[in-house]
Amino acid sequence: MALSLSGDDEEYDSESEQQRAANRPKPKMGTSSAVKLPPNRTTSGARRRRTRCRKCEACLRTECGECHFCKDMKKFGGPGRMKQSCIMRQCIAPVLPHTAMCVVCKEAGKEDTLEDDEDKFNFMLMECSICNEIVHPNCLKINDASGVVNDELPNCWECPKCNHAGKSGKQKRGPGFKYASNLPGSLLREQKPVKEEGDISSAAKRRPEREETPRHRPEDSLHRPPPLLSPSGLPRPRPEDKLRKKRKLFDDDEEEDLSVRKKEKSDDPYFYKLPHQIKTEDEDEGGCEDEEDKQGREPHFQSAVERKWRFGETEEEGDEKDFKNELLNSCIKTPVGDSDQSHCSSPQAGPSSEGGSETQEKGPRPKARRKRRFPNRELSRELSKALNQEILKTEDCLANENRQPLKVEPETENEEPKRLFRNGSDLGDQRPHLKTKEMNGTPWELRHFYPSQITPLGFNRSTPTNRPVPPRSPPKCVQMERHVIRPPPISPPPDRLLLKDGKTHVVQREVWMKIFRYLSHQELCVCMRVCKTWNRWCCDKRLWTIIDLNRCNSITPLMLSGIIRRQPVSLDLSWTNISKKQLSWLINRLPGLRVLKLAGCSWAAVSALCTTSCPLLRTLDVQWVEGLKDPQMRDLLSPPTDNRPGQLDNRCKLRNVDDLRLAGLDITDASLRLISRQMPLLSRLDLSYCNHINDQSVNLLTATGTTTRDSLTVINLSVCNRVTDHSLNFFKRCGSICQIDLRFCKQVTKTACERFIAEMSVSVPFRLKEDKLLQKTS
DNA sequence: TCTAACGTGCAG
DNA sequence: CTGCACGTTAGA
Repeated sequence: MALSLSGDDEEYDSESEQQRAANRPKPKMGTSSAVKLPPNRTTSGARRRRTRCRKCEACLRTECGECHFCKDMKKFGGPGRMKQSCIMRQCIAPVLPHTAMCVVCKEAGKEDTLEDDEDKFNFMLMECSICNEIVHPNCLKINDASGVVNDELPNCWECPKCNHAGKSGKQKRGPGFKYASNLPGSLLREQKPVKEEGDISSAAKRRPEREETPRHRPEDSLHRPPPLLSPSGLPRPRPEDKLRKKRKLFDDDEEEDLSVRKKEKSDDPYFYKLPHQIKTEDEDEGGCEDEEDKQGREPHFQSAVERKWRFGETEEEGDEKDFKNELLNSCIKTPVGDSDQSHCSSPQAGPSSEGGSETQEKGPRPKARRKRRFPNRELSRELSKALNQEILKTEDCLANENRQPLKVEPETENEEPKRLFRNGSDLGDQRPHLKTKEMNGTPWELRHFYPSQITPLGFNRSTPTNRPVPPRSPPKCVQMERHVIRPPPISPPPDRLLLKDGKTHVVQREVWMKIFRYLSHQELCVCMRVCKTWNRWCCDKRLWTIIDLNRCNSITPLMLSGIIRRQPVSLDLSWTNISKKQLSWLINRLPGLRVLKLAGCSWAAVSALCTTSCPLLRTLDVQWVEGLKDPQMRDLLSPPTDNRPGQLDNRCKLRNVDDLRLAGLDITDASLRLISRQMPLLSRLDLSYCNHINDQSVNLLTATGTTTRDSLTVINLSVCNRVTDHSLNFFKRCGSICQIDLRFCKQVTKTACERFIAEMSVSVPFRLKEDKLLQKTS
């Protein structure tokens, strides 16, 4: 109906052509006009460029000076051609410019002047991601249609007109939503719209945008990797294959308790645009779960591991499946929505969008109203069904974390028994390259029995008692899922819970926080479902300083977002199938990360460290990384290769690492030489199971002039069979050495250790803590 | 007027 | 599909 996009585009194009002709005689790239704004851009159809919110964490950051875009900037010595903001500074909630105004009344957003959330919504400017019109919802005349609010982007929706007309947005996340989509390695890259079958006739089968990406087309299944196999060899269901839904990624986060939100007097702009009456995209009913349950699909996996936290994105669910209510009923009273309702488990008012919600009904003009929006209801039913199955399993999984099943899952679904490494066939299925391959001379079959079972080796290593077989990477469609980070609320979390009667709870947030500290991560996830306020409180990064996804078989985009939201200081992704893109995306968004564990990942993934910057990283665990050898170490440790003038920072990207874990790698002196040069702060070094390490290596590390000589305090050379007694002599040169682990070094004798102790006793008293494990006594 | 950088098209 | 280039916009 309304505005023809294509028409506008053509106009813009022609105009820009003219401009280019005038302004740029040599269209080097043939770049057509980058911005397509007609002169009368306040009228409908005009695309409004968005601008920084200036409030989000990213906006408040300073330029890293190290990313791709910083390096391009003139101020960092680059040519300045790319004109992009620093990766670390890419706004997560780009806003409409100040000059934006309503096409109808020509006025700016007026939400600031209003108290009531609903009023706020009605008087805030909303930009349609389809027709680009910016209006006050209140100014719209259409009452019989609903707008679909895009809660991933401030002031963005699919306006009632477009929505009513069944249009689908050409932009998935609405205008202005960049989110580093042009970053190398970004997970957020915009998908080009599918070749427009865009006419209305296709509306029947039209799914919301995100499932329209080509990878979701049926034929894609032909090209997809085979489904993950359960140990029984049966393909496990891949809900993500079926559930390509336009997800509202953080529906939980923001909308879990809309009614509470409504009562909360909040200055959170995201509150305003999510009033109960807004129709949200119900597809997300599955959106989160389908990701989430992937992580939960292998409850048995965890049993093999002492897991601090099963990354149960339960808070991301934002639904009110009956079973979840069961789960929560003990502590809150939650009206139960229909089974595929997607939002709000509100302890007080229940799904605000549900028919019974008083808040919903009171709006005389719910311009934007929750409404089921399944273009294909048949399909959606199927999806819901499948989804529920998966969700049930997720719950089960979450429960299993504490070994306390919440619910018995009568699924006949293939179970996911522990993938014991010794099961060669499984291994073969999962990682053919490991089946026959040996690394570092140690057969994998032996390696995974390594450390703690054979020996109490190593410091702090994640020990694969059974080398878990990291599952195959999720299908590309999962990894590349457009997945955005919901803009974190700009306002600080509320200090107190709002009660039903409008009063506030007596206990302040900080007191709650003290209580939350006693909870496990899983319990926190449960708490996050209680209400909006708890959701925010429980997401406090103080509660999530350590995130452990060790052996989590599938790292999903949702999990990545969850990680970002929590901004952990320590992140363990060991033995996961994280991809390079995911890792790079992640690292770029975790500027405060200090501990990164990638043991057992593939080099393909770990190589993300070569191109990302993690300046605060102190601990890097890359033990048993497949394919990590000398050349790769060189890539990892080398300074950025960009040697253009002005590119001053030629320091190692990992220069601040003081704890480096390289167990089980096929590295030689070449790597050690680099390490001793590039890591001046290196204090703890794990080289156990490195069969190429020998006395000469130790000599290198402790040679005069190297920083490691003085910085090393703990070194692990256990099971390094080429290391001999002679190495002990080299260690005498180390000024700070406190622990030398030579256990299971065949060529190291106890006599030599005792001699070392005797000789050192004059200056530094050592003792044999265990056989060939030397430790400073004081 | 200047700087930052958004959004888009195109080459590879 | 990805990364680059750049016109143009937004804000200071």
